[in-house]
Amino acid sequence: MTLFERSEAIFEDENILHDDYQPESLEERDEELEQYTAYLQPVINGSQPRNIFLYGKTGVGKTAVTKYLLHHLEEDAKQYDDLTVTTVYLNCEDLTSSYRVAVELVNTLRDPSEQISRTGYPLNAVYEKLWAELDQIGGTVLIVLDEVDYIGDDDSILYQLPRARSNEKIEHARIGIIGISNDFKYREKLDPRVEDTLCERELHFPPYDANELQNILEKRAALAFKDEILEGDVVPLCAAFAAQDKGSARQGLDLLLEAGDLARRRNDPVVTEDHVREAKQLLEKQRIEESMKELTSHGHLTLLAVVTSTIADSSQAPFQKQQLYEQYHDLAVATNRDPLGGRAFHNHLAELSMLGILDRTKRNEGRGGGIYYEYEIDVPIDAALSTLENLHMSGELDLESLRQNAEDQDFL
DNA sequence: TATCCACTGGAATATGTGGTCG
DNA sequence: CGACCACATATTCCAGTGGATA
Repeated sequence: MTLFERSEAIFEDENILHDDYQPESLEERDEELEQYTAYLQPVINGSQPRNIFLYGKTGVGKTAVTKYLLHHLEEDAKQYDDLTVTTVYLNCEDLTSSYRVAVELVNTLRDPSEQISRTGYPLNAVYEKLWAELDQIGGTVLIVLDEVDYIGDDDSILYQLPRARSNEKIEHARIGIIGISNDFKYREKLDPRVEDTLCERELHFPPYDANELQNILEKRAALAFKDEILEGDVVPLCAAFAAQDKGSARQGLDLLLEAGDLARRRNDPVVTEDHVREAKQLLEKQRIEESMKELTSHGHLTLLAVVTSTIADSSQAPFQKQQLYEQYHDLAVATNRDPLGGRAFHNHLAELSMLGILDRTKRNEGRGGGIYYEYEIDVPIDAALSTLENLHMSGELDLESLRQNAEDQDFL
């Protein structure tokens, strides 16, 4: 019996479809590129850089254009002896406070052997360390804060960084900030003083339309796949899916990659439309499983409460908070956990709804009824169940008989 | 039109964890 | 060790909410 067999060669180089791939040239972003270059011109002239704020939905090229330009900027700066340009890129998606951002900046600038921890220091102590690091680098330092909106209400770092030099915290470095956000409303939430400085220059990235997407995907696909591998409608279909959803190139590329991978696993000689459709479902499922894994154990129990209630009596769905709370309470006791109070439970339900795992409908029954939400599971029960089974609670709870029960009732 | 229900969701406060520093 | 720091999660408290109904 043959265990291993070489699969059909589908990809020329699949890395070209990955998130971190840097293309040689950028498609469909000429205007933005030109404007952006102009904004960065002061850096080459050796004067104080302007702060730049970029906004636009996910996957419209903000990060790609930034990395592309900064790379060139660093290279081109080398021809001038009196100019040193350093760029620092930081994604703030896990950094929910100015403190965290400051710590992370210090750590990216420092040698791996001298990292500092995420808590423990007073805020000012961290800033002091940061100024010291920046001063040591000197020259022009451009700091890219991707997804700045994740920093939240505490924007002191956005206030401190641009002013560090004029406040005489640092002497040798000129700091420029490039903030990237997919939420334009974020700007309005900023402290006015911060808004003034951070948004000195701003650049909007509109979503791609289906044609632009198709062009982008075609360019990449030509490099990533071997010739004659993609059936004619594959790229347009990926482009169409991505365009109707968010106009995100990222999404289209993910789709292409997954479809190709699917064909390879199946040992199919070409990539077809069906692969794309299947890839789309697979990616969506993965997204949801990802977010379910991230939850705390009480989050899982909350989800399980909804699942259990649904299986026990689906004719009752959707459910009201009190009913779910009782179910949750029993599950918590059964697993030797202190059940949370009602308010905290309510928050978990709200979070699950935000993630798209639960569906929430507001109801108002008026006098005698009042205002409340009704919750219903919004992912396949099978998916929820198997994710929960893979988590720590297996063994503590009899999920198997629950699954059996669900099967009997044709839920799966 | 005033009332009333069943929550909702904001805010202040507490608890617990993981850290620094002298 | 004890004082102090940041932060995620919970708890406690409570002022709304808003449409069907008396």
